[in-house]
Amino acid sequence: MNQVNKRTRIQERNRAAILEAALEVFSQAGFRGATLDQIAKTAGLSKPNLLYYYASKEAIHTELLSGLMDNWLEPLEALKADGDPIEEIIAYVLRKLDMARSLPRESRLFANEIVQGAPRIIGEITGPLKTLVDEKASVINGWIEEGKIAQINPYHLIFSIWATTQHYADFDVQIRAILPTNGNTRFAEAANFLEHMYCAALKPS
Amino acid sequence: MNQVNKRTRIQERNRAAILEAALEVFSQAGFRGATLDQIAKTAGLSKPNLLYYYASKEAIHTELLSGLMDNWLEPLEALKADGDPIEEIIAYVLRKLDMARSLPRESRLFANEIVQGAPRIIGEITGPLKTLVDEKASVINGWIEEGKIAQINPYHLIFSIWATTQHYADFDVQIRAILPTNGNTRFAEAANFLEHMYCAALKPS
DNA sequence: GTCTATAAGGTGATAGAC
DNA sequence: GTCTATCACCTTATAGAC
Repeated sequence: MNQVNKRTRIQERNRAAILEAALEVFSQAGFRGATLDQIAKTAGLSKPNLLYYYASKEAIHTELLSGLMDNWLEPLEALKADGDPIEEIIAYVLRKLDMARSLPRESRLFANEIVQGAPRIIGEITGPLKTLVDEKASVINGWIEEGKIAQINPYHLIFSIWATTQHYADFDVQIRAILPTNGNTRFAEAANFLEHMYCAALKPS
Repeated sequence: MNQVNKRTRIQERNRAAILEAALEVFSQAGFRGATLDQIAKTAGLSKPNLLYYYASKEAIHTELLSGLMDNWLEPLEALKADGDPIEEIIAYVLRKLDMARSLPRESRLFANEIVQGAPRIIGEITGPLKTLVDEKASVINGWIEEGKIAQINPYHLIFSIWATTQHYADFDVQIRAILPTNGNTRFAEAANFLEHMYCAALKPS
C-alpha cells in the first residue's frame, strides 16, 4: 500500500464517519437544529477537520439527502406490473415498513426536510420521485381497469402507504410512549395490521 | 372603557398576534429553526416588545403546544362506545382529515416536535394522550369482542388514522408536488379513499 | 491532515430612555 | 408599553502553525 492509497482510505473512512454522524444529528435535530460541533464530536473529529472534508454544513446535508433518495425509491421501483396486484402492493407495504424499522434515521431526515417545506430537496420530489409515482400509478390504474383490485385512487393509496409505514420511524417516540407493550413487537403488530387493512381495501368488490 | 380595560385589550390583542405569528414560524421552521426576529416581524412588534409579553422563546413555544393539545384530543374524545362502530371510526377519520385541512400549521407544529424526539411535549403524550388512547382502544376492543368489527389491533388502527390524515398537512409540499391535479380537490379525494379503506378494513369477516 | 485561535455574523435576552 | 442600543453567547467558517 503506497502513501496515496493510505491517504485515500483514511479520507474514505473519515468521510464515512462524518456522514454517519451527520445522519445521526441531522435526523434528530433538523438542518437548523444540528450544529457542526455535535456532528464533529459524534464523528470523533475536530470542527475544522470536519470542514476539511466538506466545504460547509450545507454540503454535508446535501450529500446525505442525495445519497439517500436512490435508496428511498427502490421499494416502489420493485412494484412490478406483471405480478399479482394485491401481492405486489402488500409486498411494497412490507418493504416500506421494514425500511422504517431498519433505517429510522433516514426516514426522519426526510420527514424533517419535508415538514419544513423541503427547501433543499424539492427538485428530487418534483423530478425523479414524481416520475416514478406517475409510472406506478399507471400500473395500479391498469389493474383497476382489469378488475383485479378495487377502484381506489392510486396516488392516495401510495400516500397512505408512505404515511402508515414511515409513521413508525418518524413518530417513534409517540408510538413507544403510547403502546402498552414494552418490547419490540410493534413492527410485527404493524405488519399484521397493515397487511389486513390493505388486503381488505384492495379486494375487488 | 377605563384605562385598565383598554390596556388589557391591547395586551390580549398583542398576545394573540404573537401566538399567531409564532404558530406560523414555529410550524414552518421548528423550535430551533425559528427566530424571535421572524416571530416579532410577523407579529408586527419589535423583539424587545415581544419579550415584554413572553419571558422567552421557550415560553411562547410552550404556550402554543399546551394550548393546542386540548384541541388535538377532541376528535378522538368524540368517539362514542354507544354509536355504530364503523360509523364512529369513519367519522373520526373524517374529523381528523378535516383538522389536517383546516389546521395544517398546528399539525406541523406537532410533527416538528415529535420527529425531533418530543423534548418539550413528551409529558402530554405519556399522560393525557396515552390515557385517552387506552380508553378508546378498550372501546374498540369491546366492538371486536361483540363481533361488530374485524379483529384488528386498536392501537395500530389509531396510529394509521393519525398517519394517513396528518400526512396531508405534514407532507403537504410533497403531496402538492406529486398530485397531477392542480386544484384543491386533494382533501375530497383523500376522504373518499380513506372512507373506502377503513370501511373495508373494519367490516367483520 | 489535523490542530488552536479567531474572525464574522446571527440570536436570545436585557438595560434604560421615553 | 414600546423603543434603540447593546450585551453575551453561539455557530459557521477561515487562518495559519505543525
